[in-house]
Amino acid sequence: MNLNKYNQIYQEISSDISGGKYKKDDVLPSEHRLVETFDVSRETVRKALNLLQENGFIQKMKGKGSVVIYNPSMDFTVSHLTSFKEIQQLKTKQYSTAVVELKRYPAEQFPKVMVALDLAPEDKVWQLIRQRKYEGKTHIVDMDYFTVDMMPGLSIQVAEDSIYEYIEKKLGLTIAYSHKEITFDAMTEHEIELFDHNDLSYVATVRSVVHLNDARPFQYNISKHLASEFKFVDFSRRFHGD
Amino acid sequence: MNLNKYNQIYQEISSDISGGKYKKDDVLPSEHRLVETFDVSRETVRKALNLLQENGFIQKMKGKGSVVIYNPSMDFTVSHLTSFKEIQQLKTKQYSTAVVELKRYPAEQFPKVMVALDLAPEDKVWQLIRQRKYEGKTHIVDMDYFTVDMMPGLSIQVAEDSIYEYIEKKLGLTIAYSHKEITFDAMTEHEIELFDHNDLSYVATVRSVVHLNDARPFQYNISKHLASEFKFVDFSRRFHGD
DNA sequence: GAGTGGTCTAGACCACTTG
DNA sequence: AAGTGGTCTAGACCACTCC
Repeated sequence: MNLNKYNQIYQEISSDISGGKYKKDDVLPSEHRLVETFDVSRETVRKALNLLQENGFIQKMKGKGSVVIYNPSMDFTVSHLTSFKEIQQLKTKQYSTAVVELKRYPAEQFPKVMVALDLAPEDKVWQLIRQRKYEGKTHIVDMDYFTVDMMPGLSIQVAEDSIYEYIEKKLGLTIAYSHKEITFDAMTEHEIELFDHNDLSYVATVRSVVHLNDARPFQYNISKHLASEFKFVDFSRRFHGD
Repeated sequence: MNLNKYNQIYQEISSDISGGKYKKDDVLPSEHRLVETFDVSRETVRKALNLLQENGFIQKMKGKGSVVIYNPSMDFTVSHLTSFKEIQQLKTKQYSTAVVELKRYPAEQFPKVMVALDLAPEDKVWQLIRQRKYEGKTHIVDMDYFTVDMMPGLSIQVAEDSIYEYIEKKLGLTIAYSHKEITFDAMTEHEIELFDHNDLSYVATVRSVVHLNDARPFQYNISKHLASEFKFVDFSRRFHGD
């Protein structure tokens, strides 16, 4: 898809790192070298390297070079989806999805959703409830809200497959960013039912509002994870700006 | 500190947004305009705008402009520290810090720490345990491990003030990035003591390994938060790279 | 001093949005 | 057609590291 040069360079180097061609603590070829091998300008190489740095593959050091900090084995420590990266990987895991409910409601029914999705009281929203099961046991219960006007064709079919593929491939919309919040809560009665088991009645709650690349709020998601099975992993860089 | 141009522009615009000069859904002046007002080249303006976008202040739209997506009121939804941003803000909150323990151990005593900090079995590490109290109640228990060689002068004094200031101002080291992992766990006996109360015996555990800008691992931190008081907030962008 | 990454410039061409 | 952001270039000067 992405035909620009710095992205191609990013792809090539990041898969070289994931694939083991460059290992942790290796130093990448210098920017000057990369300019030669890829036959592009230096700023283009630098865009690719900055992407690699932001995404936790390398650390650039003035006067030294770009050192690989990524260890492929870290990939497998992630057990459940909470980030976009993991959402994309959902299909590769053995979760089965069961749709519990898919209904239209007036937005005023859910005040928080109404505010988050920037809707009028009489606007219609989809409420979608799904169980994510692993080896027959429900690990995650997802509660989603979408603006009906933006997703006229939502169906149980689609909800059982990938909603994100439907959004991006069929509707031609582009997901851009999200705000997320994680808390720890006791299960409600309804949740105890949905998790159909009762040895531990606590959940990790991930609430998020997902926006498109035109900044429209698109999805309000409440994802309840069995607390004992939940793990959130994150890579972050410190911002030095003063 | 940071004397480069794009950072100054970033600072100016981000504080204009935080301060309410630009409100949510406002459109920033075009890149062309900003080039004129700041008297810099376009790529420099673009670096500042890209920073604003990465940090959740604006969304850039081809053909339209840069729209403000940041709402200052979101700032106050954060209740506890989990990110670098919040660590920097710790001093502005009314936590008091009590040092429970500060001792040297051979690294082999803590195998996970030894691996994470890349140490030999006989290398020495500091173990530091601190309670963070709010209105007399312990909300957070921090367990930290540092390489003694890198922090020869660590003391209870320093541990009660800001360790990060000591690291960056006194030792001249620069924090660059960290890997973080959040889980929810039942309290251990020791933790029940340290939290000196027992209405809810669950904690949110944030484990992180912090690295310097030369990629050396520096700190292994286990931060236990009273589960009922814990909230982690996050802004993230989806990467579109294929 | 040679090599590395960090910042900045002036200009070009393109794709998208809006009238 | 005019205005917007996205990509890319060729070159410059600087700060840092290592020998």
